[in-house]
Amino acid sequence: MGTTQVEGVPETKYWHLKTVLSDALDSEFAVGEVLPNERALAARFGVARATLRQALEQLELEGRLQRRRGVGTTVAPPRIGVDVGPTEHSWPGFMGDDWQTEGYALEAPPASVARVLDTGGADPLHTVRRTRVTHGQPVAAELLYVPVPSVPTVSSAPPDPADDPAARAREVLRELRRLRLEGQDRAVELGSARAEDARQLDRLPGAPMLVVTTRYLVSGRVAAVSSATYRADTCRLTFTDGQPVPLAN
Amino acid sequence: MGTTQVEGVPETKYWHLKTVLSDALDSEFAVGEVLPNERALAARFGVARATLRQALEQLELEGRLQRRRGVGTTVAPPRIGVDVGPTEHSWPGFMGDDWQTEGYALEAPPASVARVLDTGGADPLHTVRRTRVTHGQPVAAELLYVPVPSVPTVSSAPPDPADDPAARAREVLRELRRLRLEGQDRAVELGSARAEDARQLDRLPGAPMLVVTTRYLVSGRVAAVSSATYRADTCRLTFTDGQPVPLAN
DNA sequence: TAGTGGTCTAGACCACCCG
DNA sequence: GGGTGGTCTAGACCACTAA
Repeated sequence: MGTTQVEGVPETKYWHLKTVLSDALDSEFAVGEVLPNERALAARFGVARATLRQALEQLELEGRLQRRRGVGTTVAPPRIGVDVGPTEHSWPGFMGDDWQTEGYALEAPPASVARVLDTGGADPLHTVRRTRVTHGQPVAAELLYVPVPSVPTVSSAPPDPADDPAARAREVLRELRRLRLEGQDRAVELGSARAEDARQLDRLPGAPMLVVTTRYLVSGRVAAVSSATYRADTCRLTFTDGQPVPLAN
Repeated sequence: MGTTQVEGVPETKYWHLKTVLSDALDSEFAVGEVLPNERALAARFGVARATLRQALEQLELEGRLQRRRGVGTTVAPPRIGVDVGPTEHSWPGFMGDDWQTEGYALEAPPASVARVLDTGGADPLHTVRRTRVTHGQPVAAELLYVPVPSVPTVSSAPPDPADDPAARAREVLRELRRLRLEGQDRAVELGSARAEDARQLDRLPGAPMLVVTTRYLVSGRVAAVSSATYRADTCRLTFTDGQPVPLAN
């Protein structure tokens, strides 16, 4: 035979199904439109529901679909471009940004965070939980870890449960903003939503997340570490390195 | 009852299984060690194989495990830190970088790429396929799209099939490097491996990928667009904004 | 209460790798 | 050829949403 290329990949059912659905989404559906339910779709294509679901999962991962239990499957809008570059949010809690303080705790950080602090120690840190809301939608859940010495004027006593927990958080952010920021490191990797993130972002636990870890440097030391998880289905992270021409959206 | 918090989340089996396995990985397994096979694990935990696989999939997504058909499931090493910041690779094809040219074509770009070019048109572009190899491992597959006017000295005739396709690619990269780069845009989002990417990176089609889209600006215009897909399971993308203190690894 | 997506089961067969 | 992970099936039940 004249097969110039050995394909070697006997296209699987769900893969083929995915491309068929993808084409159909481009040509026959509008954003927000609801698809037939999974049982109906599976029957129409003559496959088991699990197989159909494998295709839908991929499309959801790629931001093409949105599925909500009890509601249905809808065509997703294009991903939201979210700026995480060094220009915006030079400091966490930058005035006018779209972060909302959710809570505060004084506790030892997880091992993954302790590892990127100079002091590898497991000392309790100011831990601020925040949510980023863009275009009216929550897109990210953040935990901001601030070593006690970074903000010496803030009390490091256990917060009084009777107090508003957000008050201490605001105090930490205010003191941070007083420091002269020398630079920041950023890393992006794939992760999945913990139970708290999931609640905050209206997703199920385990949903795919883009985890952005930022180190804030002051006087050559790490003054704070932020671990922000962005909804991977709905977000595109943009890094505008001070350029005047941002990507569309 | 004294339940101060209504959990509302009746922990699912695979979620619980995932945490159990995760703890076991931390305490009882070394990097590279092979786990018992899926049927054995499922039996040991008293669940169906599909349920066990749901837990393994999550752990693989988080970079904790590595699974290879015909071989087995092994404990993954920590993710590789890959620099995609503006300092490195100021231009694609930067001497001494770890990109390898794989092929060349002259064809119209996909809609997603055409959208970020000034000329939204569907003209044929120089299309260079490359692979990034770091620490001996292929970590990314890239398609670099260069509008013909960006490198006017390079022939825009269909390449002679008898020629080495990589020759034209090198020519394009060489001419690009002559231009004065004014800036670059970068965006990161979640995607999945197309068939060609999968082959290039030794993964199955559909594997989760971090898609980095970069626009290279010259004289206020987009001189090239790169779409690089990084293995999400093994990579952590780092953005060192010219800072002297990079993240470890 | 009816209908949706999410979880789970117990099987089967297939593609791939290695000895 | 024997063992691995990858795909697929045909069911069942559960959690959630909205009318």
